[in-house]
Amino acid sequence: MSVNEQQEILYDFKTIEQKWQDQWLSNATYRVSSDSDKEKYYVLEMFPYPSGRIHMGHVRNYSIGDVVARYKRFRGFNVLHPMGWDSFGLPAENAAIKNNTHPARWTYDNIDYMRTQLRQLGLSYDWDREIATCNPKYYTWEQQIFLEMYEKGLVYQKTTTVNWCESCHTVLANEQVIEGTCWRCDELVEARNMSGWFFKITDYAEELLADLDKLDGWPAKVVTMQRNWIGKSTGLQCDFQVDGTNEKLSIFTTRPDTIFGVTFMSIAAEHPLLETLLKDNPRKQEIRDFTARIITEKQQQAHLDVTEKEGIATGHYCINPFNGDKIPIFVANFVLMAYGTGAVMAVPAHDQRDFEFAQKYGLAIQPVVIPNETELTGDTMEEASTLPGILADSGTFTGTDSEAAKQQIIDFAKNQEIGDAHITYRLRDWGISRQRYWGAPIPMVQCDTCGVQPVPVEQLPVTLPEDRDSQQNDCAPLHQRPAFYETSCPKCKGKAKRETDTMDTFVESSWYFARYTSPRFTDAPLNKKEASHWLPVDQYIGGVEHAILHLLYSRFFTKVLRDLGYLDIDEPFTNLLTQGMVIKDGSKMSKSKGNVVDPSDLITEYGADTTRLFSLFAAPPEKDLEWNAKGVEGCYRFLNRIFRFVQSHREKIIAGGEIKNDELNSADRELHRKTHQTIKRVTNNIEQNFHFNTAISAVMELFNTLSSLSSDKKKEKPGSPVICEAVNNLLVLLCPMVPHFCAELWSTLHHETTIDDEQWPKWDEDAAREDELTIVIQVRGKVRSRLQVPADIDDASLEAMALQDENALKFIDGKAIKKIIVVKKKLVNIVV
RNA sequence: GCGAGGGUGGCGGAAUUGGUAGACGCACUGGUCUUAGGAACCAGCGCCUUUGGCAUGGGGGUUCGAGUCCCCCCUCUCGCACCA
Repeated sequence: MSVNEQQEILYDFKTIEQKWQDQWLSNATYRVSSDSDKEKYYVLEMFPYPSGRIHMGHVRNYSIGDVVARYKRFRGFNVLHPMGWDSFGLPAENAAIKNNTHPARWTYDNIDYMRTQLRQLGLSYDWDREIATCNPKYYTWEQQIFLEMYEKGLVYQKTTTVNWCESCHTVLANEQVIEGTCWRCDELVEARNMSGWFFKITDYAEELLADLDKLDGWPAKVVTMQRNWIGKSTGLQCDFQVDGTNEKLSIFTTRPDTIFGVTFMSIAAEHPLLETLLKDNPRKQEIRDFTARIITEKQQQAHLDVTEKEGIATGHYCINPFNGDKIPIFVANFVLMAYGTGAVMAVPAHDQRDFEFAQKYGLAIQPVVIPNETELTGDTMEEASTLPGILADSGTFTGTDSEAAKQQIIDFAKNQEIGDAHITYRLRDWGISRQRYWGAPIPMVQCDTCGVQPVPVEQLPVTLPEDRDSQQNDCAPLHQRPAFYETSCPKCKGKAKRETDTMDTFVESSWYFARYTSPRFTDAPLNKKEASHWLPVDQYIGGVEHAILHLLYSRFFTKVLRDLGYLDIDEPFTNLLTQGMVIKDGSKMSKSKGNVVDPSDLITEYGADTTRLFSLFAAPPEKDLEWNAKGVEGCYRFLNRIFRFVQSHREKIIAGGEIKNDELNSADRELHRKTHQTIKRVTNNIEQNFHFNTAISAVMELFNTLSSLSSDKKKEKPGSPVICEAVNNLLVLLCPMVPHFCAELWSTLHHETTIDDEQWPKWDEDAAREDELTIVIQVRGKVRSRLQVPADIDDASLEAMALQDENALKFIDGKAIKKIIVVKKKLVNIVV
């Protein structure tokens, strides 16, 4: 290329991106209203915590969402695509203390900065719907929902053992404890007895479990994780009389069929019955020491592998109500107080834990379920047998099939009034009290005369104090601020104290997707009309780390809001895409590892379009994305090549013209075909599984064809009409991924329209069809030759051609032909 | 231990679901143009002992034909983890 020819217009992404971002913002291009004839589509990405700056994970998440939003708009949908800020939380408090500022100030500054960054990415949000959860205009409605839940009995206060993180100085929900450590700071979590507020998520356990079946648009992995988290078990709850006392010990078992094999009883160290058993117990101190030790150990080793079974005899016995056996009661380190009843009937023959325990302490092993064609004796067993079988030594149930016996034994227990069928869930109620400042205040009041009183709805919001009255810092917890907690009782008007805990930040994110449908509504948490128009979210996109926490809570809230009359849906998110992490040098990008790439640097160096393109091209969205700086340059080169091509072929593209099938030369045909094949591939890639990486590959192929056919070396170049068709389609196909770039090129070619007004292209099957095929000739299944044949060739002539093929003949080598297999449009296999 | 998902060139990743393995991109090699090239363009690029042979973690099987289906094993990632 000569120096003169290089004086073309350069791809000045900076100017282009700024121009279009300004235009989209000032025209509110992506503002939507429910008042439209078009079908609705709600696409949502998990909103960010305003930590300061966006990171590559955000770029990836929001690029994926933006492609979906823009694609659906091209397909004629009325697309709701909102963005907001999950803006309560501990980092704001820590940062505020460090910088001697107010958490609100820090948070809103971050929001302003990150909003600018998101706009620099050219994301097509309806910014009029932006919300920040730390704004009283948001959390006032959350407080109202809280009060309505309280009214309905879905909120209660209790003192119980909770997870305490000393480093974060607050209580955590069970879902926020990861392998015994805090989800946020990785500090070991300790058990504390504290009072707190709880949401009765267990009331919805059955529905949360059953409705998982409706979520066929969710990754199976997430559904399974939720199912396991809810952890439903069915079985028998049954009372065992404690010998020589009036006490009963209640147990839960999923194996009632093994009840005649019970040889001892294990209870948790925290079991309330233990106090009674220790009364006048000669070994009182020994047992106390033991339980104290294992409680501590349990806490410290929660994150470690299973520890060895250990226990101590209490010296007491209880009576098996089925056979009258007198069995010893042990305290055992593997029994959890939090699950079932905290007491386990031990059947060493049929439970591996009990088996190990029995072996260690020399307790009887009594097999009672004998699998077909086996013999079991307690002395010879090497491990517990968990297979079904026929009952032995089981009184009147002997000889019964174990599966059938389960129900018969439950029925028997019910008749004798010693037990009943029971369902146990692993899921426990959601503790939402946090002993922190930067959260939504819990709208309750404690009155010495009237007890706990809800704040009347008309007094909402209960706002966070913004003053510096605590002497210490701006974010001292509310219990240190008399000006906040000193109040009057809503009922008796007497002196009373406000609740000083704030709500878990996961409460805010459990319903924000619904608030987006009417973010400025001032009469209620939600405008029912808007909510029912837009919800459910058609496509939700975010990291898999929220598979349980946020997604479970949001499902719960959706059902609660439905039962409070605000929503008419059962499930919030029809389709869920869990995107992979962004990896560099083998591990997730993180400040502590020092392997972060700042998106702002990339935007400055290559532009937003290149940044978006690479994050979409490097891997399919659900997989982890390995960062590769050179790959970014490749994407940048690709855009530059297109840019230059459009500049140098501008006249031809603008001239356009009608495509007349019978006047196409071979280059025309090839390009025309490739264009339609590409439309088909890109559309299918997006529709089927959002595999933008292969969609982009397809467009690259189209451009490669376009550019090589148009180059000087070909005798026959494609004409203006097919080049115009190729370029126009290429720009629309690529527009969801690189919107500024495509909008700019489009406007330089077609001054009168904007690309946003275009329709998604349709492919023409006839145009996409190949008229010549390459047929593979195999001999004994090995590729020996290839043939160029007309697409409409019949099997017989194909077979004949194959048998005359020189290469094929060489390998047939005169041997007898056994069979010839012809696969249409693919291959001929000659079996000799 | 239980559950889920992976293992394909030097790298990221394709492969119409049983029919040309390695699309597209990166890296690399050679060339053209240049004062220069970290620009652009052209060509090559799985491995080997290259008329051919071997290749999709390893081993077996089904089939005319297997990355894809079946069995066994190895390995990696993620989730749950004494749940009675």
